[in-house]
Amino acid sequence: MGNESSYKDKKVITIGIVRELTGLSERQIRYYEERKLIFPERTAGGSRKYSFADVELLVEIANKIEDGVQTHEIRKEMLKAQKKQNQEEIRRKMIQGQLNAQFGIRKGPASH
Amino acid sequence: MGNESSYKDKKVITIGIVRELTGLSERQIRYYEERKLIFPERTAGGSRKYSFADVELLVEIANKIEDGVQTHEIRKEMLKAQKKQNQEEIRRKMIQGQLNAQFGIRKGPASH
DNA sequence: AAACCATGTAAGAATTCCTAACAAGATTGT
DNA sequence: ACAATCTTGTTAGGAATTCTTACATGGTTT
Repeated sequence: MGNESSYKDKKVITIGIVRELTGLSERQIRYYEERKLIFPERTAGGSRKYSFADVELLVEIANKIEDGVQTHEIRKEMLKAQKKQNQEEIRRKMIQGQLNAQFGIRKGPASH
Repeated sequence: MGNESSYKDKKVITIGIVRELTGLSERQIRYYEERKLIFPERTAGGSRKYSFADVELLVEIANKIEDGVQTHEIRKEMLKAQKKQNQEEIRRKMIQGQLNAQFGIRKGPASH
């Protein structure tokens, strides 16, 4: 539940392909990671792996930087957006909790 | 129209990641290509690039092979399925053509 | 003016990927 | 039964890709 198994978030793209997809240099891509704007996973050997979501985020970052926004600012924006998301998440879960309390605590479909 | 821009079909995954995702050996993955069951793209330097759809197809292929089906047979099945798909495609387009002929040939939304 | 930002570039090592070839057990075809 | 084919592993050597670290530089902030 709440799953999507989506391809979008699976980290499977190496940095060279990301370079092709975004038009950014590998230097830029690694630098944005250094500034904590993006968080690739690693293979056993240490190579970076990105998701399609990462690719899209990188393009957004690059656009902002072109507009003169510093990585520092971009990071603040992202943290703020994240926090808002988390708040919504919490609110939804609390409401769900109330509903469960009112209408039943049964978890499984079977009640022998 | 008819588009999906889907991540699923974009060829962005290198063979090592495909190995991780499928559990197959690189030898197997390349062999199935040799037998014309799968068609990766290539980077400028010659490295293979697969899509998520390819990954899923590889798993299906591997399952059939485990069941004792030969690549030869698998290929025939795939061609047959392909042909059926194409037939459906053609039929749909013919029907669409009839509708257009009956109700109007206008292509663009504007008719000045 | 000093510090910081964003990016390029270079060097050298490690990882990943490539093709080609040989081997071998299992299966298929004659 | 015997030969041919199938599937996979393994090896070898080379090429492509990626890694980190360091230095350089023009632009921007402090």
